[in-house]
Amino acid sequence: MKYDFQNIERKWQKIWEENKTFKAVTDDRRQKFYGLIEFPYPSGEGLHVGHPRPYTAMDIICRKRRMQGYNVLFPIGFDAFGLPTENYAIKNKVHPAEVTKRNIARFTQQLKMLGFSFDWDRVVNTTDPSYYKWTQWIFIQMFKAGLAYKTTMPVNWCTSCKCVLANEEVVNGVCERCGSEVVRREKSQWMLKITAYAQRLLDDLDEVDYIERVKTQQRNWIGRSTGAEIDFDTTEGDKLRVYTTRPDTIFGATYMVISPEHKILEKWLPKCSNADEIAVYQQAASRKSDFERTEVAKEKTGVEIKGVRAINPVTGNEIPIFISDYVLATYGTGAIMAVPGHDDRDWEFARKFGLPIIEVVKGGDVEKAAFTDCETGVMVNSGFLNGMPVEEAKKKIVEWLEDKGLGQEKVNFKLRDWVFSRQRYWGEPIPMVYCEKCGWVPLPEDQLPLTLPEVQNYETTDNGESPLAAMTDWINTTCPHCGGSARRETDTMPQWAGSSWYFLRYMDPHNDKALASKEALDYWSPVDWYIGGMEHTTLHLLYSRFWHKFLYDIGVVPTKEPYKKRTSHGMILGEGNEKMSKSRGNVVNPNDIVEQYGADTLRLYIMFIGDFEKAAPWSANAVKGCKRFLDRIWNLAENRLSGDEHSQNHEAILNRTIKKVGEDIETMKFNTAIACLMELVNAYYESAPSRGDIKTLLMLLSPFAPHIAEELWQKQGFDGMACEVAWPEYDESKMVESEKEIAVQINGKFRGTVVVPADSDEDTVISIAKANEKVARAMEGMEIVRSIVVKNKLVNLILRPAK
RNA sequence: GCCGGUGUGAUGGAAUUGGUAGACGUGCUUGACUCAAAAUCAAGUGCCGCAAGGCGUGCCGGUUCGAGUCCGGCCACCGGCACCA
Repeated sequence: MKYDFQNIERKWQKIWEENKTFKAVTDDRRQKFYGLIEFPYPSGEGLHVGHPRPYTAMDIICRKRRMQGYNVLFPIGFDAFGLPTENYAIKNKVHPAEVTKRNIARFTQQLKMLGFSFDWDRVVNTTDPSYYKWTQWIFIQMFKAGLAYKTTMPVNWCTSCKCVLANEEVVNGVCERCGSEVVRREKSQWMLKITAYAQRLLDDLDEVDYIERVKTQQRNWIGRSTGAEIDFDTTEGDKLRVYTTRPDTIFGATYMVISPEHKILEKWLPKCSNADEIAVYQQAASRKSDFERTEVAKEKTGVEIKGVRAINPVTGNEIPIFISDYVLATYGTGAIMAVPGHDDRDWEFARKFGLPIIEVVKGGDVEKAAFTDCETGVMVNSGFLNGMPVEEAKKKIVEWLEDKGLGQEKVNFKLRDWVFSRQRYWGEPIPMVYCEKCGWVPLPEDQLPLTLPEVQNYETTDNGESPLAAMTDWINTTCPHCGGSARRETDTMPQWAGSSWYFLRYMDPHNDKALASKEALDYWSPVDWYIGGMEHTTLHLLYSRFWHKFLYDIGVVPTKEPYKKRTSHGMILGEGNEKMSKSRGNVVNPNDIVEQYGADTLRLYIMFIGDFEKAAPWSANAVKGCKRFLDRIWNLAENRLSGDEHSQNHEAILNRTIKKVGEDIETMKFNTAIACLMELVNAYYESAPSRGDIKTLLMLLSPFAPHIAEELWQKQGFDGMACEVAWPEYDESKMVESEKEIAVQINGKFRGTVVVPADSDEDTVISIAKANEKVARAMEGMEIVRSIVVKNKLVNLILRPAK
């Protein structure tokens, strides 16, 4: 019989579905394993071949875990709110909910076609009101805890999406999603105080098993630095507070710089002789986008504030104050003490404006460049700090400042609060109402979910209001607090809201009393292994850790961290090593591959394609190789078996394969696991395998290519299903052949191989090696000075001319 | 500039952590089967050389009986962050 993959795959998918083979049930008596993949955004394009890469990997891990006796939770869902759906809906005049429904149906069909062992009874959909009820509930808890607040601030505004973006969503000055220009706009926004968790988000990275790249990127993004806040007196009597990481260099502070947005300017401006010049500079700065302002190559600009001077607290000298856009309003205090001798930017600015440069740390040449090294320098020109190394001087000066009440140690983070409002329709409504008397009031919990109203027009208005703002009968409501008239918030939540907690909902997806029951949370938490993309490191991964920590603080979840282990996968590129895209015309549709070669071939190929963590280009030819491999297994099982019990001649390779495949799955070396199975099959072609030999192969194959494994398992009449039998064990003592081919080196150079009995001792090996023709020739007129033998590996003979 | 990563055949990629470099797959060459092609099966395939042999893991140097692997110094490419004081 031929390998009819289409019918076989359909048949087993139906059996698994009807029997609910992969249903997860909370069961305290069994060891659990929770494997998670990032749930897809159900786009109109359908599944891309990139999607199944992490899914197949986790499917393999989960299938193996089940065979090892674990109670496995491997869920799937849809992250369905978001702009592409909304834009499609606007363009085609369909309701976004309708578009979402269609896209989810298509994704579901495609995912089922690939034979993933998801528990389909636990599907979550972020746009389902019974789901986002809890997203809204979490938001309200955050509001009550003071972590959600509304404020007017300059935000990143995408000119094309007509929507506010979080800092994390702006990449190289353009919108992460659409690539359009991002400008600054003043807007009133809901914010989430992720900065309150900065230290814990940093510290707890030590407790989790994430690949190092992810940890490093998160640490950089959080950007902790230690320094001091110092108050400088001014001639106006106002104190000017600065933040610096180099308080030790304070004797070298020869001027100060404040950001163009600094509040104190309002007060000082009338007294300045060059007020007009300052105002012009402020205006120019405010017009610039963040990207222009932070361009490194750009020359420094600035204006001196004529009329006010500061006093250096250690030297007593009066020093000038400038405004310049190289100082950011949003970091530290928005003001700095400038030490041109020991900071590159200050040095550059000082050179341009002819300001004095004083050396206070010895070790470089401050006439040529700023000397910024903290390791080797020694303090000079610094009064009581002279002679100290930098680190000691830092401590000393902070103590001194604290004593005098002029400053104190201070920790700062680059992380900013999360801009949480979006001026869009297709998102979770923010469940807040504004009352003139009571201010912002959350909806009572019994009024959740606050569902999206039906609107005629989803387009954002040009003044930056959400489409919901036009819905007067929805907006006007009563204050839950005083009963007076009030207005609803019209902005919606960002896409990252629903994905910040979805893994919790999987634990108990149909609960209508809580986001999940305590029992389910206690049993399944935390996620044991999470596979996802590097692009989510500073977005989803950081955001969801933040929400989880908050939920932990209010007693909802039992663990501090949501994910025990996090690994990443590389992208699948087009044949030309370029990113797959519609415009390049190099997109591979998984449906075509499944139709032509079958899901098992696709799964196998995607895992065989290369290092799982690295990008890899698609190769239509190499796919065939995987199909050939399955054909060969089919042929083996159908036509070439001999005998029933495990055969002696395959014992060693079989034991080695069991060990290697098992270990490679754990370390995500799926490519070498498959290579190893191929070697086993090649060996079975050299000498026919028995039914027992093929049985073990099918067990090992089952996680990778589950349909064919199941079919052949059944055809051979083995009990039960291949995906439910116990994972095979190996015997270390049976892994070596009775004879080994070992390498012979002369003076470290490879000269050939000889066959020796396994585990031969040094003398035996050498005497066999000597008998080798090439060795004998090389040894003419020579004597052995020394020999090195590595058991079962090689022998190296060191020769020199015999006397 | 800072942080992280990567350099191996025609090609995707292996190499038990210092022990036969190139597993496995693709491609290519040859043969069998076929009227022919595809498919399949078998053999071969790092480079130079008829051979003996020599040379080969980005480059230069070092340690070692032995280096893709360790050490020192470069080069190239990729990713992240970037006027964060």
